[in-house]
Amino acid sequence: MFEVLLKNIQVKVSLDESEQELLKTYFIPKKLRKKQYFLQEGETCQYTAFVEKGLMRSYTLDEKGHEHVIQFALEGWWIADLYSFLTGEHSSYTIDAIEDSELLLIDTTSYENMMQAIPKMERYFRLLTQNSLIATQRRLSGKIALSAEENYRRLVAGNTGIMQRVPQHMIASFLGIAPETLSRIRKQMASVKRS
Amino acid sequence: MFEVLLKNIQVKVSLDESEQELLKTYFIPKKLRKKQYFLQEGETCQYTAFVEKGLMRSYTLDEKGHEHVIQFALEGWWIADLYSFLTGEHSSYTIDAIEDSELLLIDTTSYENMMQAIPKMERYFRLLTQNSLIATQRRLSGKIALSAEENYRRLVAGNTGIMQRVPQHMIASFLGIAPETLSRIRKQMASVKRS
DNA sequence: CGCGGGTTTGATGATGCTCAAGCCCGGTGG
DNA sequence: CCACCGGGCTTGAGCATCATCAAACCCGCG
Repeated sequence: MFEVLLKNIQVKVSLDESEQELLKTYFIPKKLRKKQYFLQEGETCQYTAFVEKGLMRSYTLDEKGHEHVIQFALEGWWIADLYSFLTGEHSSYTIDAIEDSELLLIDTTSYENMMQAIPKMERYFRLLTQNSLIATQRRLSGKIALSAEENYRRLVAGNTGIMQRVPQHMIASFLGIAPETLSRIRKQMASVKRS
Repeated sequence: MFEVLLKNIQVKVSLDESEQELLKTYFIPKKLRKKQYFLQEGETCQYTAFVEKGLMRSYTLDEKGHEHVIQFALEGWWIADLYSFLTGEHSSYTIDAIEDSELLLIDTTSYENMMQAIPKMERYFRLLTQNSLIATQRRLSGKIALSAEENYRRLVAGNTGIMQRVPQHMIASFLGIAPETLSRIRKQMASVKRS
């Protein structure tokens, strides 16, 4: 159950046997079936989730009821509404499972206690958050400076795992474009490649 | 010289007198005149900068030579190309001063040494990066889900400091819209308010 | 006083959205 | 086993938003 998490942590900091055992005590395992909610808009995000297996997503709903995917998380990724998790405010995001998934949950107090007990985890989360920030900034700058097609190319180039497992309309939503537009971009790219 | 930095740190973690003194030794003070570069595209980002005074920005140039502002940083904010700073790769961002500014610089090795010597700083940077991530995600989801006008309203509501001190075309660039578009949005908003 | 950067205004065009219909395919029930 | 249903992808036509280009304007500063 903890293999992926422990391996993921070892890449950034090294925990000894006893620290690993201690670490496990802070988490609650949880399984979700495809389409099940992990967090619904308006609730408070009580847990941060590590994905041991499966595929999750977070998204917002706009006033027209359209979904806008903020993040995908497959094995080895964390997912939560950080803002709601840290402040206790209501969340404006929804998180659900795209595939049957196995999660490891940690709540706010366990989160803090864990840092206290295993200071190396402070470092782990700093590095993790740093990487997340870099990726998010890159995505933002792409969204600001590049065309829909270029953003799609960038996504294909970098995230083959997600591309294979996520339905196309969610990819479109993630890119911030209409599903029809993505369909046309793909058609266009295929015809260019052929010639 | 260190007042703003120390105060900023105290909000998140508390350092005693000796830690504060030690902390100062890792930084290099630097003054920049308006329009001076801190980092140019293609260089490696050797330092992360804390803004003690003044106003900085980072931006990318697209193939047409248009600037796209990624971030503003006024007193109490950090600025750098994190990716380049951490990996040593060439930067694709440019950073310069919008106003005369006073910075505190720290390089990669000092950064690591500082964490080693003052573990609380690990926590400080984790919290800092977390907040940055939350803000960036919010901006991204706005850019994906909202109209240009709504994004502008959100910016006005949240960042009065920046609005006062940054020329309008840079605000437009930050929002990812053309300066003409922002001008029209403002005109439109003003006329609605009046009626 | 005139120059120049920044902002505004107008006309035009591109990119991507919306709405509507058709298609493809996998799953389900008769 | 097949027919039907439904979701997701595609295609088309018209439209909205925002970008581009060009010109005028405004105002602070040398």
